Amino acid sequence: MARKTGSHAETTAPLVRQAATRLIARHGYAAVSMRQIAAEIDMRAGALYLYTPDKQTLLFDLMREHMEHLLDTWSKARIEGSAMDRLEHFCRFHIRYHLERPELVFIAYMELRNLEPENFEVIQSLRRDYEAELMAILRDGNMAGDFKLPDARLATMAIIAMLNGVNTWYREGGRLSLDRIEQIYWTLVRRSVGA
Amino acid sequence: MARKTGSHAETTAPLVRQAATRLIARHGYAAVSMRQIAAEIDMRAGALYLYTPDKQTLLFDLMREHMEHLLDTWSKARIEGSAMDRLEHFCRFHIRYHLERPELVFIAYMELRNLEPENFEVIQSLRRDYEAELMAILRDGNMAGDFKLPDARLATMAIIAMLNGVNTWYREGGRLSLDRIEQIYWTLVRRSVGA
DNA sequence: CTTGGATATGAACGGTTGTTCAGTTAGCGT
DNA sequence: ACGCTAACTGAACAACCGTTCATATCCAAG
Repeated sequence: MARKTGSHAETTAPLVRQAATRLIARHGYAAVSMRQIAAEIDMRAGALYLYTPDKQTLLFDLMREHMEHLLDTWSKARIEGSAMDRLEHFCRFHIRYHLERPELVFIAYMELRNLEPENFEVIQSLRRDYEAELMAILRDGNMAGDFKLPDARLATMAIIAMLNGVNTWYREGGRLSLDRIEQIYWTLVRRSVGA
Repeated sequence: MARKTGSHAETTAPLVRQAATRLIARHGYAAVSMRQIAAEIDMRAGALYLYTPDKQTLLFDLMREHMEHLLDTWSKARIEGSAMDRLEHFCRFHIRYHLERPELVFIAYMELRNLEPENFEVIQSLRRDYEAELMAILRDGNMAGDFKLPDARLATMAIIAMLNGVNTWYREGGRLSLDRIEQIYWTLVRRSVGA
């Protein structure tokens, strides 16, 4: 009786995680059943409850772990230097990181409304933490006179939205290399901050 | 027997449309049942089938009419002039139009994956028509030397994504007026095209 | 006053949902 | 060889799903 003795792993078993990620990204949380997720890894629905207490928690864990990993990775990747250098570094990091895991990125902002209020707040808070990283760079640049932004908060939202947009059109093996895409978007961002 | 004689209205009855729009925007197409939509306007589920042949068509009609109305409105609002003027006009139009109907906008790009392939293609095609309007402006501006864009296609996607982003944070009665928001975003866009 | 079509109901259809749980299987430590 | 336990199944549960249809009501035209 795994359910009684071992309780659930803090992190859902990788196979379940992957199957859920793939299916939810493709069809949406509400449209995917526990039976479908189980079938994806040759199991029956009941077995999933050895790994997650319920469907909602399965979604929430996917999103929370994604956001935490994003913040973690960024905190290790961030650099010191001028606001301009830090902004370029952020833009390139953001594009690369998001293009490497399109399914989780998709889920993390498409399935927000399927989170129960309490879970929603947690994810929103993590998202705000990440946005705060960019906003700090923009404010520093504004104060140093490198940037000429009328509103750092709006510029943060605008830049994030623009960078996130890459995921909507990018397909592997397309006409542009990742480096080239980073470069083009960085050009647009650099100009927009008024540098 | 309305079903036999009158067939369905080309445009779903306004009340049904509104209820469906509100609920689908809030909870998602897959998460909303026909009974819930009916209850929203004090009806029973069966009555909805006097107005739509099925749930999928209800969603599709919402999205199609939204996109067609967007294209219609733009085709009447567009102006002649320099690429710069036309770009500013497009940006302000886009922000205003999208902020005025957040629910339909939300649905039109969150529920794409819930469309059957045939319906999906129709909506995608309308979306491309709209994007082509912006792309034409950018290409004209590039050729006239007003803009200095490395890639008009990417710039189109980037600018659209940035403008769409307004809908994710804007709340009525917020700290910024619509005019001010238009102005700030226009500043960002104007700079990003290298003008 | 009758009639006919538009509008809506309520019950029913087969199927699917998330979740539980008693019972089976497989593999490892002793 | 034995027993323990983690892993999994298959059946069952009540609830809900989209959709159909015979039936009822209402109102305007003849």
